[in-house]
Amino acid sequence: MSNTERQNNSKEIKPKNFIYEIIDEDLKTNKWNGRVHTRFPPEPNGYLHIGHAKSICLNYGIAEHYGGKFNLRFDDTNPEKEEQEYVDSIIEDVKWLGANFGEKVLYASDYFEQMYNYAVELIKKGKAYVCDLSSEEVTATRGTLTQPGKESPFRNRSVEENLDLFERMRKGEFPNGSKTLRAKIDMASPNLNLRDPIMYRIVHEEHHRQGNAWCIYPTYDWAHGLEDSIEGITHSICTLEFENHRPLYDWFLDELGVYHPQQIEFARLNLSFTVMSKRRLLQLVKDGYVDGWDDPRMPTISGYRRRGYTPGAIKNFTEMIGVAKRDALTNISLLEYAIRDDLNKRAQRAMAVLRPLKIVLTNYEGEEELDAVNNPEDPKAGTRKVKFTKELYIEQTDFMENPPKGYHRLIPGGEVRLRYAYIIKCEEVIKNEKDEVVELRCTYDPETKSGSGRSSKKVKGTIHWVSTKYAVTSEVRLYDRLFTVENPGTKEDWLKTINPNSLEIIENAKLEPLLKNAKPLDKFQFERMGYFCVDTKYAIKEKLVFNRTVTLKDSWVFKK
RNA sequence: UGCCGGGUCGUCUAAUGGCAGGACAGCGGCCUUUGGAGCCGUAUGUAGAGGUUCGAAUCCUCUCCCGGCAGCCA
Repeated sequence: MSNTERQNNSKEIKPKNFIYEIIDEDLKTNKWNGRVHTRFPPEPNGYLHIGHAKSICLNYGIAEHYGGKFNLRFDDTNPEKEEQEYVDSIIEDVKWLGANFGEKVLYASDYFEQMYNYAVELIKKGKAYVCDLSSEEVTATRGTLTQPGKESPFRNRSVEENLDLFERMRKGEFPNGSKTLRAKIDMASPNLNLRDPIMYRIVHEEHHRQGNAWCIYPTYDWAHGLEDSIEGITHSICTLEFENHRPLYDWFLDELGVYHPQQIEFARLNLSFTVMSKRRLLQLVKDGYVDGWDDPRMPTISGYRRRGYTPGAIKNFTEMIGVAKRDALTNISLLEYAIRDDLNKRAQRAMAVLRPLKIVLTNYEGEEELDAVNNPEDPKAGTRKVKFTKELYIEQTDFMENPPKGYHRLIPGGEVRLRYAYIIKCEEVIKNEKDEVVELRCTYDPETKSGSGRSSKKVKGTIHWVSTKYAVTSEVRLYDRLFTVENPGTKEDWLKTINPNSLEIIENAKLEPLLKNAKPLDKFQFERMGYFCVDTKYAIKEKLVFNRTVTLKDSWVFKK
């Protein structure tokens, strides 16, 4: 083996991140009998966002990489916040991302009976007790970061009494908040999570799957490790804020003496110019700042889908950003790179004029069909015909009466190439009474037909155009970042940093006829303008609506 | 100031005692019938101070900074 080969080889087997290293080591020591089993455990209390996508790609990617298993499990332990709508959307999003979760979706609520039995076991061991303290009293006796808490007066009830009370809790004999089941650990622990944490609370509320079968619900700390244990998860991967909960995760499983997965924490994704907490996203939706969870400006999976992102781009993005333990604020430009990179290779090209300016070719008569390339990155995509006529639309921004230095497009008396067509010269500028340019009179040079090879003429710029006669009219929605500051989530008055211009609706864009029959989510590159896809909500038979996924990278900068 | 965790180019992330590398974003150039794409080049980083060592981003000590934790949320 040569040196280069060895290097390439070692590159391939290099672990992707610290979690892969842990798993490699576990495999080496046969810690889990060669098994790798991960899971994604969302609470159905909101839609999934790009941060969840990171977790899904990480967990599913691990299962895929090691030939292991991956579960989708709803952590549905709080009926007050959870809804079936969220369950449905989450399943759709996970599937869309391409994560295969085996035969069926799993639910923590299916384990309620077993969790109850485990709780009874802990009571019998003298490790759990029913506490009559109110919520306020529990808070007051928990102590502070620097001071130990006080033990509950109900801490030393007999096993018999605890068993009786716990059973009656389940039967519904007590009102909300009147009693809890608590683990008996250590009220003086420097880790506040270990100060007799609540395992069950009384909530008389209908559960979206269990109906009224239960009125006591397990807390996250009690339930989560059990869910992992019951499913035989090997690596229970979660975000950093649960690091302080790991000792409790371990305590419950050890006291029960049951199968004990390993919890590993990584840093959640933060994206610049957006918010990522479900609470804030919910507020944006509820208060009408956006057009629902799937608004194309939202960092939700459904929002990105509607915006025109692809699962592949999101997956590549999550691989680009990596996985580590330090807090990070990832620049949105990485995500934009990922989608441009993907769409550049796959998107059908088309010409579309967003803000039309009419031009008349005074020396052109008749019409003809010109050849246009469908995708320069993919020769197999072939070519198409584009109708060329005497009257055309060009982009308003592709003409300037008083251009700055370095402007390559059309100017009075200047020449520019029409993409796939001829070089034209601007002979006359027609204005209205408000001194606005409303039309251009131009001449074309028949010797300069694209692909003819007859022209020796060179021009700096090439602009796109659409025949006025054959153009299709469409609404186009242009999106900008939802917030004006890099990290809005850290601010109390984050709502004040919303970008008032995050959505611009253009009602009268002129498109190449090819786009007339585009279906929802069909993706295109509008040449020189960006990537666009058909909207799923507002596009109807009579009216096309395109969403701008992302602009093309524009290297032309106005130089003063 | 209790406990836990973390500090590497502007950003994200590698290097596991042995040349601080990659990606994105910059910048410069080439090419181009998309000012797209592509190609080439380039600058910028180990929080600080000591110590161990032939050799330290990596190990030790101290300091500084950042994040998380006082829900019957997850």
